[in-house]
Amino acid sequence: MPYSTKQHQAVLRCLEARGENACTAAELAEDLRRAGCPVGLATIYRQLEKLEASGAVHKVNTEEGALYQFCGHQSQGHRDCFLLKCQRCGRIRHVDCVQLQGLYDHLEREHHFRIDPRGTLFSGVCDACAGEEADHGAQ
Amino acid sequence: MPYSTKQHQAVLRCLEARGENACTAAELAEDLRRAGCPVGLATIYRQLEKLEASGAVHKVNTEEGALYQFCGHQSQGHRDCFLLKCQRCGRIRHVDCVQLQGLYDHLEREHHFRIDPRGTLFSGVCDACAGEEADHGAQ
DNA sequence: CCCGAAACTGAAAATGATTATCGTTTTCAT
DNA sequence: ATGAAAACGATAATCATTTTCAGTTTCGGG
Repeated sequence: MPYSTKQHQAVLRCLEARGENACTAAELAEDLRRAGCPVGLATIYRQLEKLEASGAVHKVNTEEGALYQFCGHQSQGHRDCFLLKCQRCGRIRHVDCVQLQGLYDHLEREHHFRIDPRGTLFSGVCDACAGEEADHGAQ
Repeated sequence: MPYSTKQHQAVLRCLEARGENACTAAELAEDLRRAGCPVGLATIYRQLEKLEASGAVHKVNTEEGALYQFCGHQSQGHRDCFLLKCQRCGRIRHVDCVQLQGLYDHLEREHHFRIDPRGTLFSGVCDACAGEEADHGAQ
């Protein structure tokens, strides 16, 4: 059975503080070091693995490596929040929307596939970046 | 302007032959070697980059690296095909479903985010694996 | 047909994120 | 207080992907 360590708490606290602002393992290490509680990278990865398994954090795979973010004490059933990552600016947005639940239900009923909202990352272009694109002239 | 090379054609042909069966760059290299047309890994990556940019192939980021697959000569507007990856068996399924188009339209209209179906990978559990799980006893 | 610049190739080295190793330290039930 | 289980962290190892660089190929003029 797992032991409670100060590193575990520090990592969790740090992720919690970041809220929806997803970060990499390295950024987390930087945060912790600055907070006066340096934690080895290996340990951070180990903690992130556990936290993901426990459902406390989301892990999303991106081109440049994995991003992690606190997903709260929210219950298992929370299935109407999803992540949108802009291909241009790289920012990740959260959207809570019942419309999504409808799609998931449909997929489960009609296509026999149960979606795991954690781990699912929508890729696209956000408002701001779409605007910039238009400014420079459509291609 | 780009030159037409036999490596370029070989990579494209190989991806086309695989159809919906996505593969890694290394698997592609293996395929090509076996087909009697070995191509260096660096070149494969370079070709994949171009093919992705041109819209001829999808690239999806997974835990174990990127997967590529031919997405055909189909027009730009094709937005109702999406990819489901099973967390258990790793297989990637394609689903064509108008329900999805509805969600994308909603996201664009209400949440100002334009989804790029290429690059978006749904994570979940497929029918077969869900069944196996049940067999072993629910947890 | 021939030339040269631009584009492409592939072997090898570099990069960078993640994982494994391993000796040391911490936790906690007894 | 003890010791076995679990965790730590520095370092080395992996492994996918990129970069480098010295040749090779392509193709539009001449």
